[in-house]
Amino acid sequence: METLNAAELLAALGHESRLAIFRLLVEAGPAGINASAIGEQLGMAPATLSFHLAHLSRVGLIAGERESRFIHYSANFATMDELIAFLTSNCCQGEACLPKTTCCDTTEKRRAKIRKTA
Amino acid sequence: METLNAAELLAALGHESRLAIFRLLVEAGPAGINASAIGEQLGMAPATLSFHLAHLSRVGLIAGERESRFIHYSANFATMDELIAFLTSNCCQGEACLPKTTCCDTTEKRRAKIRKTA
DNA sequence: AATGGAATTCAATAATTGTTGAATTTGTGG
DNA sequence: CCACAAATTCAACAATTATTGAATTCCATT
Repeated sequence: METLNAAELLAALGHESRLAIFRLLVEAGPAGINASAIGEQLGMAPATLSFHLAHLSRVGLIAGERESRFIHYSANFATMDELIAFLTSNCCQGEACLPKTTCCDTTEKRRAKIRKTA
Repeated sequence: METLNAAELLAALGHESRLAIFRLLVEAGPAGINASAIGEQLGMAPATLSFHLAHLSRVGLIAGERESRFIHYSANFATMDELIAFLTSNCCQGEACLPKTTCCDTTEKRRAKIRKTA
């Protein structure tokens, strides 16, 4: 992932309403929930909600699928995974990191392990 | 960490220049590097750089320490750790997560392990 | 104390982003 | 086909954020 792309994802999550929406969807899991349910839980006006959902969709953090009159939104876990991999890459090499910080076992690193095993 | 606080951190990182600064400091490690060196590497005007450094400092993602005429900036790994813990919390419970996504072993989770052991 | 370099602060402006009422699209059931 | 409900789009406005030249502060050296 490049810096520009990562910045877009972070900026999308860097707004209280959008982060709340995203966290709701992360906890809801792949099944997702529909837009009006999100609006009710977070007390957001429909137009405002649509604006933020569109933003999160555009950058690929969530996806919406029509189901009759409703649209179910769900989090894109793979994208978040890549984002965390980007943030933590090279953060633990040598003595650089504080002992408190442990590296994440992200997709990227798991693939490296698999390559070693194979 | 609360949603509001996390959103502040994410918004701070959600700008191409600030993310580039932060990544530079993450890779530089606790020793840090001084402001003018950052400016040179990223080709940023001094005033613009100061603006972004102040922003990152204000939210606690980096810290600056004066050393003679220079100010050495370094990343705050603990803050980033907490941020990742927030983003990934409850992301892997039950069948909710896609198999591709592995949870991070952040400070919070490590403490939980230690509590179990003790 | 005077010079010069590192870094910040200030101030004015430019650009982007967020909010929301109203209108519109899309789909369901009467 | 009509009425209604879910969701989006539009348009106008409000609010925030970013950029940068100029002035300022802080410190070391002479």
